[in-house]
Amino acid sequence: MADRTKERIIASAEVLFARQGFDGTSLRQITEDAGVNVAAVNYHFGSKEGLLVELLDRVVAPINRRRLALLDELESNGAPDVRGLLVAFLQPDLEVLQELKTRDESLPRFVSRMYSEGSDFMAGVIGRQFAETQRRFYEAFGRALPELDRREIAWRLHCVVGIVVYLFASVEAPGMPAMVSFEVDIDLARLLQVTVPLMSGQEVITS
Amino acid sequence: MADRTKERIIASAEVLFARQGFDGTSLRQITEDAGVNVAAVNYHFGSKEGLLVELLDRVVAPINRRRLALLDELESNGAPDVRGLLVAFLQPDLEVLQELKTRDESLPRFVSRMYSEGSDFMAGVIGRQFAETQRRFYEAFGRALPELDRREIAWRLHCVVGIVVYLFASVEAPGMPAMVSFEVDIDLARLLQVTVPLMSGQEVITS
DNA sequence: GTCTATAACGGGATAGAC
DNA sequence: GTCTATCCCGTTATAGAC
Repeated sequence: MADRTKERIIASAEVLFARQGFDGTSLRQITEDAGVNVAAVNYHFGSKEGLLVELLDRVVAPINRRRLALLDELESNGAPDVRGLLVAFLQPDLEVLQELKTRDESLPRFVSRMYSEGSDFMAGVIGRQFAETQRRFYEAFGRALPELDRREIAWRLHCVVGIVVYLFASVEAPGMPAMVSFEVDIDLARLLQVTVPLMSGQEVITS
Repeated sequence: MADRTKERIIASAEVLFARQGFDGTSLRQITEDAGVNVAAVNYHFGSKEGLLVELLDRVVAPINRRRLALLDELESNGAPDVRGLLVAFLQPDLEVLQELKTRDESLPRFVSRMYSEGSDFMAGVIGRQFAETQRRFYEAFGRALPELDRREIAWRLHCVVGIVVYLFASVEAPGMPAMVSFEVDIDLARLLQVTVPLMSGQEVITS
């Protein structure tokens, strides 16, 4: 029963959070649904927020593993260009979040809303999982865009992340009016159409 | 004492939310600070969240008024280009959020984190305030970029909003590690450098 | 070590008296 | 409009079963 309890809690929380939101879901609902004691969440995760952090950690980790795998593959075939790097960076996001839909329709939306919330605990999740990815992609983009310094690269990639996070967060859900559609708008080709010019653009500053 | 109570509550909440966050601030703290009864928030705003919505509504409204004023001015001098439209769209954000800093250092960061959270109540705030702005800017961008249809314009502008919101949300605060700095990174010239290519870019789709 | 049962406390929300 | 009493929930702590 050691791992079973944790897994049952995570599985129940995933579905309930996706459908009712974090605040809209009580620990009593989760533990009842998982068939465990009320205090089990606090024992295994420290707090309700601790449960959320571990849940999100498990989502974010595979995205960055996949990013690094694609980057390795790309670099083994010579110096990648901006477009190739953006594919390696963005594709895992689309894949993993698409896959989450098989568990619950609203899960991708919930995850990226948590991501975009920018709360302190989320900064921790991102920091733990993103550090290595960040370093590798900064270097690769630096080689593909030698006219930009590392700080500018970091800043532009930050903008790219902002776009993706915001798109997923504002995606439509059952019974929810939204501005973008999952299938139509969050599509790799469309994302590249805006992010390639964004990363490599050379707008002249004329204030 | 009719309106005074509301105003006192708003003023206290603004500072306390900025410093301790929404969840980190109790109604008892707010009402004590404002010198009113515990139940006053629920009477005047319906809920703690209702208080937050009215607070944010008051921030977002001036941004869109200013956007429309700048657009009017621009269009009175002939058909504006992409760069000019982006200035009219982005400048009010920077101005208003910069101004919020005079009330409390952390207030701009708090406001845009709420904005980027994408919760249902925030969608309401944005919908109420943004409808007219949206219509006017879609049309203006449509004239400046005749090769793009309205749907594509809407989508690209959505990406621009995503960038700004994410940048403000991840801005540094006292005692907070962050990825971007308010003064250095959220600067109109830098924003234009990425958003002009984003809006007008013509990356060819070659899947 | 893992888990359950239970009690106690602070916080948000509501109803009703005034 | 204001205030009190009350309810439910999240959290923490404790004691003890397995």
